[in-house]
Amino acid sequence: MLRLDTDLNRLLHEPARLALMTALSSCESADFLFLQRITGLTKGNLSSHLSKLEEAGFIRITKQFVGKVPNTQIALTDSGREAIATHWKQLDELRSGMSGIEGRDSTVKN
Amino acid sequence: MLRLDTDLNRLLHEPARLALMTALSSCESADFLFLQRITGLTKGNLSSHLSKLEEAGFIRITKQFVGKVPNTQIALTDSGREAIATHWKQLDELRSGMSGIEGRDSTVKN
DNA sequence: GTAAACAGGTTTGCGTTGCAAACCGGTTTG
DNA sequence: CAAACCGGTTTGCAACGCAAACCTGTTTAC
Repeated sequence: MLRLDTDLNRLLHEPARLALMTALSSCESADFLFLQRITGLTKGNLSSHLSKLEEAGFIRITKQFVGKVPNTQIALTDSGREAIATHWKQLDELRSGMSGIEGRDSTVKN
Repeated sequence: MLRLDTDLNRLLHEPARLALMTALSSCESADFLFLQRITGLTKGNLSSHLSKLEEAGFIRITKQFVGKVPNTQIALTDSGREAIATHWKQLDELRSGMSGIEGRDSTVKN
């Protein structure tokens, strides 16, 4: 049986983070403002989403100076790359699994 | 540009409701216990998810008696059928849109 | 006949989110 | 010197999801 909670990673399911992780999975790394542009998030919220992804070990955040200007680069970790791939796979499975419904009788007990 | 909030319907994005709506989209109607079985939700939470979907006009809930036993049938409305199809389409678009990233420079202003 | 389980919920309480908005220190531009 | 920009942190609030408790009535088991 499908286990919604254990199967679907809530952290990755959030639209903003889903977009971020998917974008990151198709490039080596991206900088803060680039990610802000493609997601439309405010700096504050982008920052907090990135922090959560970093805490989860899905991304690596590298701060550097370009001349004197601070610049923040974000890249997926191996774990993050695997997690986002898995998440999309599970969404596909949910979709196909829920589409092939055989019966509509019930056999649940309280 | 992608607008996360306007594009992705939060109501439908919730895993439990995504599963419910997807299941319902492949059958005429289903009863309460059947939906509980395939989602693994508790009665209480299934009930509240269904209420939200009903308030949004995505499903129609029909209560009847089978003999003396109460029985609850749930079916998608036209609006619901369209909404779930659209939602999956938008997820597909997010995935493909975020995968074809051209540059990683930034041009956002504060 | 009475206790237990079942159908189908509602209500309550709680911890977690996501978001906007305010604030911040430093830098570059005009 | 002021304004805008870079890259955030912090705060406050409303909404959410969930488990658990509770409910009315029905059916089954002993």
